Amino acid sequence: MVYSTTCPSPIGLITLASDGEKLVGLWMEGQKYFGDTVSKELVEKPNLPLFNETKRWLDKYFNGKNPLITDLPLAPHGGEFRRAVWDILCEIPYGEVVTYGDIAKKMAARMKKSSMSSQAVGGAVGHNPISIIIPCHRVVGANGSLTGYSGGIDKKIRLLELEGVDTCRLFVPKKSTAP
Amino acid sequence: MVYSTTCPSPIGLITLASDGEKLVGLWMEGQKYFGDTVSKELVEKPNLPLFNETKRWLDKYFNGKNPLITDLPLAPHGGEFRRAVWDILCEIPYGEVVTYGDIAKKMAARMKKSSMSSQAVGGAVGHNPISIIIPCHRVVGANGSLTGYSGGIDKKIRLLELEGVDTCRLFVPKKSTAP
DNA sequence: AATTCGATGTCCGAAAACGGCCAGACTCCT
DNA sequence: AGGAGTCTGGCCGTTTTCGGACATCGAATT
Repeated sequence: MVYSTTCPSPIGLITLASDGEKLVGLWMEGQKYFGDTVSKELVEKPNLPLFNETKRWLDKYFNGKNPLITDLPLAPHGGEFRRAVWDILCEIPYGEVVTYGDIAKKMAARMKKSSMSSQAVGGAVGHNPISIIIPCHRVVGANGSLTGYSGGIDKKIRLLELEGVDTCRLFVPKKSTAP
Repeated sequence: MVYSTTCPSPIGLITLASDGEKLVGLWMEGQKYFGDTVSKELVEKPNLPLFNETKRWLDKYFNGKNPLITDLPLAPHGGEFRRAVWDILCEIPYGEVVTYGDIAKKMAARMKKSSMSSQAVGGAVGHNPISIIIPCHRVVGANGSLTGYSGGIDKKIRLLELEGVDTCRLFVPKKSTAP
């Protein structure tokens, strides 16, 4: 059984999902892979304490504060590799960006391999089931391209600007599907 | 984490495995599919209370008694279908034998389907992770053939004789690999 | 800047191969 | 005639294998 609720935000309606104890999903309206990682159906349950906690967390975030990731119990579902990547995402400091290649290097070290494909990392980052809180929006291409965002590139830009990131070196690739 | 220990028996060394609460495996020496269903590595932990319970159970069994299956907490890992088959195995009374086809019929009824392949049942029976206690040795071919046993056909015969089964209608198939 | 190109690792779905079977038809012996 | 072995084709859940897709990267080209 997976519980869910929704709440409004400056970047559109947000859906939260929980197994009753931990947060398993956070998606925005029209997001790619919406609900992918929770096979079961979502059932509304707006009064779950964890949901209120999470909403307070988001409130702070959208007001320009930097709430701690560790304040919320997260349980993203996914393979071992993807979870390891998501762990690394959580270590990116507020207001900074890293590249897919950077993460690939860290993964290589963590897995005691000489190298690791950045593309594999891309897949993992893209399938992050808990957007915003697990800050996949802080990952960009090696050349400064914003490449993509499951929620839409426009949202990625707004989140980065909200965090005060210097966006002058970043750019939206031509083939972006941003409206 | 999966704990394990070994103990001697009239049919050779036996290995027990548990998740700490329930029994997840019981294999004999040289058994096919040994440890298949527990992906993790086994770590020795001989003093687990459940192991002692199980050993007492086996002691009774090898002394010609009929200890209750329900006295031990079992948690065999496997797909839904296989677990259903294993459930049915547990209902075969001590000292009796049934055929793969019989089980297939019961499965068909339980799954509300008109028929069920005996071969699929064969696969499930063969992969029983808790030998002896879940009595897969009480299953024979429709014509009385002993077909096979992951632990070796010779062991299957000894178990059936121990239970006082009338083996005069049973026979070892020609291609049996029993030494 | 935007394309091309080739090499990269993981995940997912589809397809194929594999059994501790079984019934029926077929031999080859009394 | 009849019994015991052998072969064949169908059976269906699991496991394995395989082929794409993908939020990449760097160098070379337009």
